[in-house]
Amino acid sequence: MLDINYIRDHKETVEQAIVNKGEKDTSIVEKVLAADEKWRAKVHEGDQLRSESNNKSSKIGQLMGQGKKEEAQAIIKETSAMKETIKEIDEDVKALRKERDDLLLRIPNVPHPSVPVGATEDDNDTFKTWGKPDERDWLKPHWELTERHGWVDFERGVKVTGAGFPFYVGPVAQLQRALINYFINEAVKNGYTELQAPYFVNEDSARGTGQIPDKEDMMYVIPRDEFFTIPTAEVPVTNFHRDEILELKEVPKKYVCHTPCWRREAGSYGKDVRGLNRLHQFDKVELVKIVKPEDSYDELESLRVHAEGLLEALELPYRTLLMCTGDMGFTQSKKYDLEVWSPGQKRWLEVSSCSNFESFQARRMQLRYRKGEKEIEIVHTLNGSGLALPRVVSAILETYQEENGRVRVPEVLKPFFNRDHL
RNA sequence: GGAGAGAUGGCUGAGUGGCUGAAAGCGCUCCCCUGCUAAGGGAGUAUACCUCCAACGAGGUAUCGAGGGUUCGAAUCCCUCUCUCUCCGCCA
Repeated sequence: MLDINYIRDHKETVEQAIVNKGEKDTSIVEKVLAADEKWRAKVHEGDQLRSESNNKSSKIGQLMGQGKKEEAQAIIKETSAMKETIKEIDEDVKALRKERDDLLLRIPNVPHPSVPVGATEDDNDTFKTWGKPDERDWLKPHWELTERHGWVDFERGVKVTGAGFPFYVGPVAQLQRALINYFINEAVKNGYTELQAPYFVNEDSARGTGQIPDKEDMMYVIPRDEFFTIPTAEVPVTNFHRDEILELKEVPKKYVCHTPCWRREAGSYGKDVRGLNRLHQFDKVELVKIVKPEDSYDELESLRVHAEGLLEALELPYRTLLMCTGDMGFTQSKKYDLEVWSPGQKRWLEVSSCSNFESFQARRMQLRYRKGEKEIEIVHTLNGSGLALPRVVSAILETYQEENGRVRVPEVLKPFFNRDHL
């Protein structure tokens, strides 16, 4: 969420941000400011009354100590009368606070000035392309290869769980494991701390990173125990430091974490979900950074470069998109998507998304750092995939296939295989 | 799952109704002293919100696991919940 004081001082900026992110109605800004005004007035009223009451109560204590019972009784009468009013005001304060916060949570993050203004994916900037898309026309899509070799078992996945929950078999299971290892090793080399995280989170965590209230339909829910299955490691890892004040020397924090990710993906169909393109469960290696505000845009660039480096090491052509305001989501200030070329499908597949949330997530989860002796400041948070597994597997299978149907092992993964072909 | 104990500031740990936002110790910061080291002396050291102020700052309110209750007044009494620890059971 945004800082209410920021909204007060930058009303037009926030309204413009709402429009740029694709919402027509900006009246929520007026509403939240009005609600805040009402809440503050009520808080003040309550504080003043309580102050008066506290003074009187301590006087009662003194008088009792001196044995002046009658005088004390007189004041008790006064404070008794105040009790009811204070209670009513407290209830009003609570209601007004909730009203304000509910509105506040529905205001999206403000895009960074460098972000192109636009409505749809057509307005994204192609920030960078690397390598040449492989146009050999005999290249098969990955699902033909996996079917021929029995490397991914979709049917048994359906039997055991349902659509979108495949089994990976033999060499492709090994390939995936090798990639996970490789990605984590590279991140650790780059100064990230390896983390293994819970796969379920509670409601506070889901709110902390912004899945609630904006995207709760993407998550699977375990109602009996009030858990959500994680849609990405971003959720547990960013919440790792929720409600903490980090020391200056502890910042930046950089974490790498591999987890399965579960997404309901309601409404997907057709070629989007063919093969490994879109699944309900997939593995991902996630990178999370907690940084000082003044460093967050440099950190975003280094995050992007790191993720791009993984694709380059695998020699997979890709492009990097700078997402426009309308295509980047509620919580981000700036976001890059990395798309790998799928030569068997002749299309780009998103394998990473690197975002700066500025203080939007950190404020929700009260994640701060001690800037100076007295000064405490909200941190900025970032995350990026490094990388999402199934689509990288697809791209590797398709890119490294030979005419006889065999698939070569990428050079950087050879240490994990001790052989040339899957 | 059964039985018991507990939850207080960065940490340890006092505190059973008013003068306790909280003793004491440790840690940390600044200052003083000592030729160095060791030791010693003094001051400071939670967070959120509100009001006033151009600002420095001043004042107020809340917070002793969470929520509710009793009371003029709650860290302290009562209720509910959560979590932690110990023992037993079960278990990769």
